[in-house]
Amino acid sequence: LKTPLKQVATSQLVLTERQPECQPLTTPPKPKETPPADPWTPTSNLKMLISAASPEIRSREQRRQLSDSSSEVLQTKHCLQEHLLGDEYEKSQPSRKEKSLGLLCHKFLARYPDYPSPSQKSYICLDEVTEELHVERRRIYDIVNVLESLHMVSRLARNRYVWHGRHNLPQTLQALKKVGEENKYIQQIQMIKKRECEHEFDPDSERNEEMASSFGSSEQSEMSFVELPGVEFRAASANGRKYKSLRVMSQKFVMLFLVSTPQIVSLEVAAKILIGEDQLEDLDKSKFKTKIRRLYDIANVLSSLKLIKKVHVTEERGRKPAFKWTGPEVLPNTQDTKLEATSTACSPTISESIPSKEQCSKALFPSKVKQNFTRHSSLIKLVKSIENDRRKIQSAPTSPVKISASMYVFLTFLLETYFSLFLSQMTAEEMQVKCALSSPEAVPKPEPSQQPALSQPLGVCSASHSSVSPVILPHPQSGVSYAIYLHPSQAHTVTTYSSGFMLQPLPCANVTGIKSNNSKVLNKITTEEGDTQRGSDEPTKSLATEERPETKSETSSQRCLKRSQALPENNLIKRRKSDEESLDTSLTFFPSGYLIPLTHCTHGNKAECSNKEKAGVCSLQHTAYSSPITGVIPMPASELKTVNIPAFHITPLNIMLSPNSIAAAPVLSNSCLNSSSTSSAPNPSSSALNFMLQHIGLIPAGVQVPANPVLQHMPVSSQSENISHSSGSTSMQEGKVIELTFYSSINESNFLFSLQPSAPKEPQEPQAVTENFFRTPGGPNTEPSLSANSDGTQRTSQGALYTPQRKLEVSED
DNA sequence: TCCTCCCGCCAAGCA
DNA sequence: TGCTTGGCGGGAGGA
Repeated sequence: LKTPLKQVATSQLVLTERQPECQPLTTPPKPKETPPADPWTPTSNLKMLISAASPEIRSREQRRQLSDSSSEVLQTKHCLQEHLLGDEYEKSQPSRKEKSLGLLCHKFLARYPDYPSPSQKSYICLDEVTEELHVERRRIYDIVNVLESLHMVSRLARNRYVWHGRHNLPQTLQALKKVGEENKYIQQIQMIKKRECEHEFDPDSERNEEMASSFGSSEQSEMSFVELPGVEFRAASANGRKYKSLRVMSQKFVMLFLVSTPQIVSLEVAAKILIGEDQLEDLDKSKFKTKIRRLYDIANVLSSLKLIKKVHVTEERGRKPAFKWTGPEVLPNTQDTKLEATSTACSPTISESIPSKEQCSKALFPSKVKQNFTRHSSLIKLVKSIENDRRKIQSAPTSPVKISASMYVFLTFLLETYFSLFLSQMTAEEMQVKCALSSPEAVPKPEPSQQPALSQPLGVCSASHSSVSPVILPHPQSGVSYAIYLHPSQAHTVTTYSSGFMLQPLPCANVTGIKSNNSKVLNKITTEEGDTQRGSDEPTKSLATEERPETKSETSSQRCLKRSQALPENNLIKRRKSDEESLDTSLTFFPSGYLIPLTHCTHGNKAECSNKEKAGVCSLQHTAYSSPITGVIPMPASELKTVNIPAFHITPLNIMLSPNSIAAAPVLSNSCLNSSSTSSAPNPSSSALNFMLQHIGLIPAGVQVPANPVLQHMPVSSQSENISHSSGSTSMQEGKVIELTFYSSINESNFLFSLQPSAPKEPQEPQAVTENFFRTPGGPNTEPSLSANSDGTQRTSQGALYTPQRKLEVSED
C-alpha cells in the first residue's frame, strides 16, 4: 500500500525503461479516458498481454472493475498495471512487510482515538474499513478479534463494532492477570522449561506424552473468554468455535505475560500451553505450527498496540523468538471493588443466565472440570430473554434507590445518634477488650490452605452479608460523607457513576525488578529493534500515569469533586450508559450493606506520607486521599493532629443503593468521643434501632443490628484470596486513638472493618491492628489474605506470619 | 534453512 | 440462501 506518489515514481522509472517513448512524469491516462478496447492500440495490446500473463492481475482487474472506488491509489495501480508486464507489476506491489498485519493494525488503530469520548461512540463498519484500508475482510477480523479480547472493541452486530479504545484496558489486564494466576500459568511455564531442559539430556524420552498428560491433569483446562461488565461479548458464532478463537488465544497469551517474571514469553512456550489446555492430542507438529502462526497474528496486533515487543531469547539450545511485555504494568489485584465485576466467564454452558457476580467468580475461579457442552440455540434465546427481563427489572426506577440528600441527613441523624450514644458509654478499655478484630477468638484465622477464612459473619451482618466493600459517598449538604458497605448480592442494583466516591485500595508494591526463577534460562535477551522502551527491570510507569493520563494534572479527589458537582442526581439512570463507558478504571459494582458517615477532614500530614513513601508503602498522590478512617469519626479538621492515610485513593463513582441492602450503620461522632471515657449515657436500644432501620427499609425485616456494631467487625467472605490491608488511626484531643483496619479483597469485595480506641499516651497495644501494608510475603505479585492476630502480626492465607511494616498512626500528646 | 506470516479456502452459523 | 465470521494450513518472502 504505497502512497500514490511513490507508485507514480516507481511506475515512472519502469515506464522509462520499458517505454522510453512515454512522456516522463505524465499522468497516466484515466481508465475512462482510455478509448474503448481497441485491439489495435498499443495500450490495449499490452493490457491483454498482462492479463494473459498473470491470472492474479486478471482477477484483480475484474475486482477493480467491480469496485466503484475512484481513489488515486487504485487509479495509479490501474495505470501502472496497464503499462507493466506481470512480473514488473508484481514487483511494484507492496512488499510482504508492507502488507503485514502489524502495519495494517497500525493503520486501523490510527483511525480511532485511544481514549474516545464516551459521549461519542465510535462505530466500526467493517465494510468501510476494508475499503479504506484496501485490505481483505479476513485480515480485519484478525485485528478485531484481538482487540476484542482486550475489550478495546466489541461487536455490535453484523459488520458493526464499537470502538472503546483503551478505556477498558487496565481493567481487562487486571482481570486477565487474575485469571492467569488462577490458571497457574507460572507453574506451567516453569514445567515446560524444566522439561525442555530435561529433554536435552534425554531426547528419546516421550516427553510430549508426559507433557500432554500433565496438561490433561492440569487444574485448568477451560477455554473461556474473560469478559468485562458493560462490554458485552457478542461473537458471531456462539458455539464452541469461539472458544478456540483468536480472542481466547489472545487473552491467554496476554495472561502469560502478566503472570510471568520477567514478562517475556517465548512463542514456543506459549504455543505449548495453549495447545496443552486446548486438546491434549494436539501436541503434534502441525497443530503446533498452527498455534505458532496464530500467535504471530496475535503478537502483531499486540505489538501494534505497544503492549509487547519482539525479542529473542538465547538459550543453550539456540535463539528463540519471544515477546516482551511493554504494556502498562498490571499491579497486584488490590482493587477488589473493581475486580468484583470485571471478569466474567463466557462459558459454553448455560452460565450466562447466572448473574454477573457469579459469572465473575466463575471466570476468576474457573471450573476444574472442562466444560464442553454447547448450548442449544433455543436455550440461548430463553436465557437471553430471562437475562433481558432481569435487566429490565433491575434497571427499573423503583428497584435501585439512590440515596438522596434527605436520606443522607436522616441517616446522619439516625446513625450518629445511635452510635454516639453507644460510644459515649464505652470506655476505651471496654472498646479495646471488645474489639473484635484484635481478638484472636473473634477473628477466625484463615487456614493456610483456605481462601480467607474470615468468613464467619460476626455481629453486624446477617449470614447472607458475607462480604462487603466500602464506598465513600460525599454529602455536600452536611459536609459529611458516608462509607457504604454494600453487599455483593446487591451488586446488580448498584452501579458506579461519577458523582460519588469509591474507595480504591491502591497497590504500592513495586512489582518490577524481581529476579525471576527463570532468569537462569534467559541467558541473553536481545531486542530486534533496539530496546527503546523501558526494560523489564527499569522502573515502570504506573497504570495511573500510563493509562490514565488525566491523573497527571488532576488529583483524584479533585476529579471526584468535579464529577460529583457535575452530575445531577436525577440523571443517574439516563447517564448510566455513557458513564459506564467514561469510567476507565473505576467502573465497579458494589455490594451493598453499610452506611458510615464520614467527615471531610484533612488527611495526614506530609511528614507521615513521606514516611510512608520512605517505607516503600505508599507512593501515591496524597491529595487523592480522603481518609476513610477519619471519615468514620466525624470531627473538624482542626481537631486532628494526624490522620493516618490508608493506601486508598478515591475514585469517582455514583451509587444506587437498594433500600433493603443496608444492614447496619455504625457511626461515630466527635462529641461522643470527647466524652467517651466516663459517660453514663444509656445504651440505646438495639431493638429500637432495628425497628427504625427496618421501618425505613434499610435493613430487611429479619436482620438484627447488634447493639454495639462498632466493636464487631464485618464478616469477610471465605473466597477472598487477595486481601489488601489498610488501616489508619486518628488522634483526638483527648489522646484517644481510634484505629481502624480495613481489609478488602479483590475477588469478593470482602471488607473487614474494626474500630479500636486505645488509651491516651499509652504505648501501642500489641493487638492493635493499625498497619498499612501491601507488602506480601510471596512477592509483589501475590497478595495474601490477612488475618489479625493478637500480637499485632498478620497471617496470610498461605499461613505466613509477618509483622506489619510500620505503625502509621500518630497520637496527639 | 528457518522464521515469519500472508493468503484464501471453506465450514459454521447468523440474518 | 446469502452473507458474515473465523479456523486453518499451504506456501512464499525475508533473514
